[in-house]
Amino acid sequence: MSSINMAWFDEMESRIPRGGVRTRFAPSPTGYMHVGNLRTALYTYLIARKYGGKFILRIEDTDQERYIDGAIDVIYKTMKKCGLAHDEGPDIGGPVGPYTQTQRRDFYLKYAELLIEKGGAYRCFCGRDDADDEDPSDEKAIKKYDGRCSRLSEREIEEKLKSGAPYVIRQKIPEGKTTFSDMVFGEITVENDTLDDNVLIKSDGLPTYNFANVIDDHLMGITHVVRGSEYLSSTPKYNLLYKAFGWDVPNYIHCPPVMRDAHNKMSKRHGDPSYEDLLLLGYLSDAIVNYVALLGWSPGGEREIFTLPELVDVFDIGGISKSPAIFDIAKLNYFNSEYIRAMSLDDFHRLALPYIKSSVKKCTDTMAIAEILHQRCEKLTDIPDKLDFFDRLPEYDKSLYINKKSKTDESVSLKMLESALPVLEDIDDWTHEGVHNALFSLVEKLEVKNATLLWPIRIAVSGKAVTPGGAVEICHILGKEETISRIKSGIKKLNSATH
RNA sequence: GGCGCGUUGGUCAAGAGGCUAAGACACCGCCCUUUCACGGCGGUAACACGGGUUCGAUUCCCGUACGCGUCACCA
Repeated sequence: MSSINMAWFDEMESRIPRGGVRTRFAPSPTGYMHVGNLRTALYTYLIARKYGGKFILRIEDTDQERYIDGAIDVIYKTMKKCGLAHDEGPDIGGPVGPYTQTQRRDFYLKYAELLIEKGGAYRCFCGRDDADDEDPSDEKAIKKYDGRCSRLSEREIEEKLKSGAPYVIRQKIPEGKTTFSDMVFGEITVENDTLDDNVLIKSDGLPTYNFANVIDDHLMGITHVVRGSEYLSSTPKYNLLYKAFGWDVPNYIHCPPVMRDAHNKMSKRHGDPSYEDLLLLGYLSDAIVNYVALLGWSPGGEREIFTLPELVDVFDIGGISKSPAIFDIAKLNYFNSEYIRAMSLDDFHRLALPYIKSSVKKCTDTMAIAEILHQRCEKLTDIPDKLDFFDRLPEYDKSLYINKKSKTDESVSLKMLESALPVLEDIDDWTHEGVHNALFSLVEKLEVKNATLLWPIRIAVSGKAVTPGGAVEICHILGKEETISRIKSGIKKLNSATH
């Protein structure tokens, strides 16, 4: 029975890198990146970089049911776009490959058998879920496996095996209590009798997630296990596994969840945006990463804006919070506008161009448009609506001409437009400066507030109360002909409306 | 139900026995301004509750409440 080939295990062990931090991000290929996942990946990356260690990408694709075509590509693309470059992974290899779980399936059974030898596991021949109470309505039922197969004699096992009875391999939970230490939650102790003899190897010979994880983390030399706090409860079982093998236990860093509201995690099901969705919604990757870093972690000071390298610098495991954080899109908006404003005009122009073009076809000076947009844009997808008046003057109500602060009403506005018309017609040099000078000298001549003249002009040329840029910018971009035509129609509108 | 974890303003959060309990977002007001935005100034708003320990608790301990997680041959 002891057909265990120790040489093979020695070989596996000898591949494990020693000394130095190694972290891993181990997503399942589901086709998109949750915000919570992204944050876990980010923290995992930051810890590796912070301590000059290695950041490893491992694909946990053992669930064939949920396999989605192209999902692995999404992971690569997302990581790359976020700047979370891995040092080892399925695509680039490394010393402890393969890095895809389906390609490691042989390892797990061997280690499970080793564990049986070591007394940390046993074969269980009980059928699948032959629990007494299969009534699901009995919500509070505690169905704990009673561990009867762990008491089988050598001979009984022999016989069952010979008869070809199907079996699973279960973890043998010893008596006593288990204490483990988490870098976020501190020391946690549980009584072992609250732990179940979990299945390690399923009857089909494939490992359960819990087992595969421990084996892989060990064989890959992972020193810091970063994962969601939903694993806190099962960590004692992992610890017992490490102990049964005689392996060093890694450092644990359990992260609280990212919530959509006080009660629910962010989820695709509830329509919450994934990382990809946020991109589509017009958010910048850097802004998303920065914001997400601050959900459940605080650098302690007052600063909030950090680039990725800066995050590496200031990141501190002690700053990770124990309680969940609610994702607040309004705050993301703020980060996004900060990032947009911090960009150079050229960069912004390049980024905004498709959005500008989707709404403005007639004006060609996209740079001038980008310029008025630049400092007042929360997200890229807001752009088309802000610019829709350029191609076509919208229907508008003449009441827009009334503005207290500018001291305008309909009749004042009419006067302003009538005086502006010949001045505008007279401009040969239709540049921003040319329009500006002409209009401001008219202001002086009329002895009115700037706004008294400029408000009605802006309304006439845009038809909107709120526009990016002021009257001068809009007139300039619109061009002479279009500007004059819109002023004329404004005059007409006001004339027909006199009471 | 057992076990585990959590609880500072609407949200993110600092704080770590003695503070007028930071800061940011959002909101409101004022200023600036050619609208909005930006910027500047100011404002509303919080330690879940009850017991201890202590000269003194947001901070330490114990309960209670509420919430979350977990108890799969899913990851």
